[in-house]
Amino acid sequence: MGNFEKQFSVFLVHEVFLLIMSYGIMSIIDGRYLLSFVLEIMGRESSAMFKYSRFSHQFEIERGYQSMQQEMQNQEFNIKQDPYNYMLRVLFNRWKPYIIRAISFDQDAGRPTYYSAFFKQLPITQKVLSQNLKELEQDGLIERHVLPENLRVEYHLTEYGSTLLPILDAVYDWGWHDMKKKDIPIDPLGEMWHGYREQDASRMHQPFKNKQ
Amino acid sequence: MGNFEKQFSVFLVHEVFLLIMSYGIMSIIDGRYLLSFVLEIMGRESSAMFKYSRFSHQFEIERGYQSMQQEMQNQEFNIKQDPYNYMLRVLFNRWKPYIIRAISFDQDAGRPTYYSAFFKQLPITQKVLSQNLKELEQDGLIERHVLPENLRVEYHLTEYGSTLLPILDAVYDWGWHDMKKKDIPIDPLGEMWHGYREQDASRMHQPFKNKQ
DNA sequence: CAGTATCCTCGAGGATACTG
DNA sequence: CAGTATCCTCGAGGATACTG
Repeated sequence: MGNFEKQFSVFLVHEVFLLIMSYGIMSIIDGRYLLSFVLEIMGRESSAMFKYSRFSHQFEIERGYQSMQQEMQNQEFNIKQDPYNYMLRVLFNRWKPYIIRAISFDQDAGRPTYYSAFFKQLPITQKVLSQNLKELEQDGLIERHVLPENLRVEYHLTEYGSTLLPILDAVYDWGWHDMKKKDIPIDPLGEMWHGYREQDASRMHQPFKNKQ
Repeated sequence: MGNFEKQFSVFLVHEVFLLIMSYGIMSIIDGRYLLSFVLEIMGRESSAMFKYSRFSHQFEIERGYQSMQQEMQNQEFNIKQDPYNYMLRVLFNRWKPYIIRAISFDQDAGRPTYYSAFFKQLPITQKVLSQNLKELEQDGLIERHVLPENLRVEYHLTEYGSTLLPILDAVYDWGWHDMKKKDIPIDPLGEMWHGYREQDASRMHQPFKNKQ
């Protein structure tokens, strides 16, 4: 690494740190902030997309960026083809955040998550659980492993599914702060799972002795 | 600033940068990563909560952290008091992400958002729009301003509501990448609103001449 | 212009019983 | 143990007409 790159790198590191301190980490998640920032300190202008990829874990030119030269078939906004709508199906339904959290928590503790374990943590019915697990598997977020010796089935998060955890945590954290601010009572089990309360293993794994 | 602090600061900057490069920005949003990281490089241990606050924009001890000494009233997990559930009501229903996006986009362009403007961008009915706007206002995410001179009503994002934008962008971006990966067609209007496609103002503001 | 009032649809989620 | 099969509930969202 030459001297110039080294100096530039140190300069960039420093600027990134100042940016984080002044705007907050959340503010620079959106690559557009980074774009204008990087362009500003590099002293040029460009309309190219330059995003930080949460998938490759590095900055990259947004490959999917499309100009208007490719004609648009539909003039109208088709909500069924909007990523928000897609995410409402893939992730933000009544149970999926909880299912993913349960698997993730077991995974952090080095345990697999058995089918029956979900019922010990969540007031979900078998039909709905099976449906959701099937969808999550088809979407590539979880993996299903059958253990023939004892007829049990294990569920794991895939590496890809794990990329959703920071989003879910950000959602939980925002909600947690908003509820605190508004004095809405917050369930302590969830707080343990998210590190807002001292963990008590004896209560975390099977809050449901009787179903609600 | 003494020499030690300066050195430590440079060291910390460097480590934060390496952390971002290796784990990705999304991975360190969750303060727990930062906690263990900071503790690690400071060579001590602690169970205190040390989170980066997206609200004060600085690191702070998590004030709400509660130990188990405060007894838990409910043994069972009460899903109705979990922040995920709360956020499903506050933000992740069929229309709120779109409503917030619409206001936010107008705000970026220096325009207010009139009640009637939503119908030009979204296939929503009046009843449902009114319901959602009312809820968003009560939750403190948007503000409603009546202009008596011409009977129009303007909607704005509050500063607090704006703290949701990074989360919504992260959700959109994840969905966008997943849809691309799976070759699912993506609506171009949404891509323009999120910077994935060259903007064309003439098409962005009123895709709906006739309702669907 | 910015809504409210009524009535209605439909599908996600739930209850319950059964199975390899 | 890990599901499937049937039937059912209920409420978010939609359609349509009306209003200050």
